[in-house]
Amino acid sequence: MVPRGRPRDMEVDERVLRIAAALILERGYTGLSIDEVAEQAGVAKTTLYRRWPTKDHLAVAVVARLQADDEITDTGDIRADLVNYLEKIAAGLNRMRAAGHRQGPSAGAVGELVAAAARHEDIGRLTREQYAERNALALALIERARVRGELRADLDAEALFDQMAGALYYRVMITGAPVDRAYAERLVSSALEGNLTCH
Amino acid sequence: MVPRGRPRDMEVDERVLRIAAALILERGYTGLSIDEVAEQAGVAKTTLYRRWPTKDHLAVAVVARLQADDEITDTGDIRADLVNYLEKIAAGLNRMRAAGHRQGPSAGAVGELVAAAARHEDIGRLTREQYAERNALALALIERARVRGELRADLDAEALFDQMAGALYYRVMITGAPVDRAYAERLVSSALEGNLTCH
DNA sequence: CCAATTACGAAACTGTAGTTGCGCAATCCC
DNA sequence: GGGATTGCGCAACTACAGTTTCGTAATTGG
Repeated sequence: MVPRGRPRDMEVDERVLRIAAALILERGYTGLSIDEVAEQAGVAKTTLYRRWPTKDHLAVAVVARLQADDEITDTGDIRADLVNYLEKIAAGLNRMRAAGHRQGPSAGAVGELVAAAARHEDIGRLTREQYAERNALALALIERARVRGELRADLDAEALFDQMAGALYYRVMITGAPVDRAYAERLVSSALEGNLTCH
Repeated sequence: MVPRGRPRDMEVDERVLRIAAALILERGYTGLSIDEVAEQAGVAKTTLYRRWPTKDHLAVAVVARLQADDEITDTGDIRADLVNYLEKIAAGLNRMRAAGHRQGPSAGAVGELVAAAARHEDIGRLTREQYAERNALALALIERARVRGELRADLDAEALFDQMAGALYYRVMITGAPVDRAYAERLVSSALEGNLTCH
């Protein structure tokens, strides 16, 4: 399936994303102007809209680059593996949090991403798929720990991971509290050890 | 301190919020037009902007009405109290999720709220304060259960509540999975009972 | 009654997202 | 080479958020 017609200038994609990233980091989502990106990149607006149908799509493409690669490790110590994984997620969140706002603790680009997913069905579907993939990796990690007897046989893996990942997002987007390795350790401890009194 | 000058027409606030709510529920945030709200409400745009400085502020005011009152109960059974509280939060989230989007599972108005908090420092401060209040209530509930011996003496109350509330928001905003009473029960079970194998 | 103060409506204005039409350029298939 | 297809630049256009100006209305305090 060879593409027909004039091929796209791939250098444009790279240049535009770089310029848009600089603008978002400097002025936030609201300060990102399509006209200005086009001008600085030396291309027409139509060229931008051929690649990203809305400003949201462009912003999502930019912000997606800030997210961590989320490589998961399985050392056989579920506690350490979970802390490491959560820390990676937290690092991506902190990078996104820095973008989209100049001052103060805020959701920054994370919030814009969620809003974009809510506004555009295709972005929503895409992000849900990406998170489903990540979820599957984490659930598999938990399942392996369960099988080898490190975790309870009757655990609820989905609830367990939702709790830990959710707490990170909740703090970044809602309460504005910091997320770092120390907090990841607190989360894993609380989730694994439980909170009922010992009998 | 008697207010000077011509008093505001309070009926305008009510009428505008009602009309804006109808538009948001019908067409979503993007489909909400200040011009149209002003026209339908029979007021000038300047009258709207005197009350809500941006479209985001108006939308937040509308959506805030959808949130639950979050009354907390303390029956002495921490498990039941937490499930009830999480269910109330989930109900508010589901109401907000329905708004802001016509079809498909999506964050809806929740995402717009987070984005608005990220874009406007005053909205962000306000929502963080509201959530801090709610957090304080939940932490007090947990603390009372700890003191009466229902929960571990060395628990991390902040992590515990972040986990449960965060999981709800994570599902609504990120994965699009449903949140209901059954899920609230799974969350509380997982968080309270822990996930390590019993020794 | 009068001055200060605040609310309201109307209209024009700016900036930006997104669209459309057109002419030209680059590529593939025959 | 020639036609079909796709990318690109240019310019004009629409729609909407948000602002500004100005004239008028309603209220308080003196």
